Amino acid sequence: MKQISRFSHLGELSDKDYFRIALSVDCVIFGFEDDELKVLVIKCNIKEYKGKWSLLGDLVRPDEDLEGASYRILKERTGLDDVYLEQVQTFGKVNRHPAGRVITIANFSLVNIKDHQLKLSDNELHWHPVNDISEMAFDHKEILSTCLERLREKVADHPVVFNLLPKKFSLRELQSLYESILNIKLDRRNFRKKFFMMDWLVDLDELEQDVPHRPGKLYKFNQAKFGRKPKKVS
Amino acid sequence: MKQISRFSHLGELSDKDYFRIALSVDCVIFGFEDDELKVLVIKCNIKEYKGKWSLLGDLVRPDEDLEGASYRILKERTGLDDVYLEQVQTFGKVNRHPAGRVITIANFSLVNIKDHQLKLSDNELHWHPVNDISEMAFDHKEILSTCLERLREKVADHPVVFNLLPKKFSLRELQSLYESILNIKLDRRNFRKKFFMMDWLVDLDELEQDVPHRPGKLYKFNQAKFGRKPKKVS
DNA sequence: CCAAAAGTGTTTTCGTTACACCCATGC
DNA sequence: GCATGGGTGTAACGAAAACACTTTTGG
Repeated sequence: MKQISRFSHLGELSDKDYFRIALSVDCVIFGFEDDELKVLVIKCNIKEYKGKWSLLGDLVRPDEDLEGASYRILKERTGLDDVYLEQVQTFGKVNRHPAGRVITIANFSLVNIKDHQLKLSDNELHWHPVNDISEMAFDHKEILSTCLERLREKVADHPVVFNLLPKKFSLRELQSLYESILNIKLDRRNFRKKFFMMDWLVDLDELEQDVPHRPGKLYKFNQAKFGRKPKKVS
Repeated sequence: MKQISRFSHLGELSDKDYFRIALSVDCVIFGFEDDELKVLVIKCNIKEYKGKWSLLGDLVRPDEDLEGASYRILKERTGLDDVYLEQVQTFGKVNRHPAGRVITIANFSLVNIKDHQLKLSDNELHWHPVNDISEMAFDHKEILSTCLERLREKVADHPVVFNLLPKKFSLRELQSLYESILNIKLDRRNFRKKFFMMDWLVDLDELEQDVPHRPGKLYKFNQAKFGRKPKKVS
């Protein structure tokens, strides 16, 4: 690697020293199941945090960009390809990783848990309810909180929650999802009114099956009204 | 540095490879002068971007955290210490820096230009109007746009603009500042009403001096109503 | 028939917008 | 006295919130 000449006025440290920082990405992968918002975590196997839950992450390779690294992790862990991903914040406290200086770029992503029956049993991968996760390894609890906060802001005016749902869903499911994310109760009539007004939904003229009560209508996301969702880069 | 054992399952690349990424911070330093929003830039001296404007940035040292690195740059370049700073986004395209793999964490900060008569003439440091900056080095134009967009979102409901103004200011100056940031015209009566309702201002019972028209009242930011502003970490 | 959730409108409230005239100062 | 911006209030509008009853299905 060539010298970084933009920074060469800094004589006190050699280039070699500047490269002693490692870079990782961590993905807060949200899912929705049993009327709860969940996050995909894995049992940590480094001795300082043995047995604690950890987010899914990996070091960034020198030849891949930050999005690419995140999509690679998502693919490796969930088998999913076409996933909503958003960069949130970079965490870089000097001692956040016991093994050395590692700076991590936190992302959140949204997946439909049902699309992904995969790779769960082998490692200690686990969908954990977001509101009920006590301790985590590293600074991952803080990263999770930050990403959850960002998700809450995002859903307020962007149609991203559909990434957490199956193609067809009822208004009850949709409302329950919002309630889980925002951790508040919503008024059913106002909720429905608002969604119909925003024109985010397409009525499929189908009804729910196998519910122990009056079945509700099924809808899909009005994708046509928006651009295509963010795509995997390469 | 010890081995990063959390990632040791990755056998394909040696640890040495992973440390071939350098990390920098870049600061989009906003100021307000002559009814314009400005950004502090410096003439780039690397050959690929010779003479283009560049943001102020530097490599992160192995023993300083991300905030610390940003505050160091702000101190070195403006002499200012107690500055508003906010992390915005991390940019990491593989080829964003011609000299090698450099990932940069972009921040914006807000300073009062008048507090800072310093260090301007020596290097090619320069306050440039934000709306009138054509080409920049690296991906700095994109970084600037992203930070400006974030600033616009931020000012909509957080009292941060006061960092761009002197201690005492008139409502005209405040409104002109919002108009510069948002790039729109605002209604004077509604603007005043809103600020008084929000209780963000303290009436100083003083008047402007040396204005060629009826002097306006001076106000200061109602700091007491909010916590202290973000402080330098160390 | 009972339980559970679906479906449906109206009223009130509150914040936002639009808008015009007189006043104080410097020149 | 004229130019410049300071200072002020009200009406219209639109978005969000509060609120209850009837309908449909499964069991």
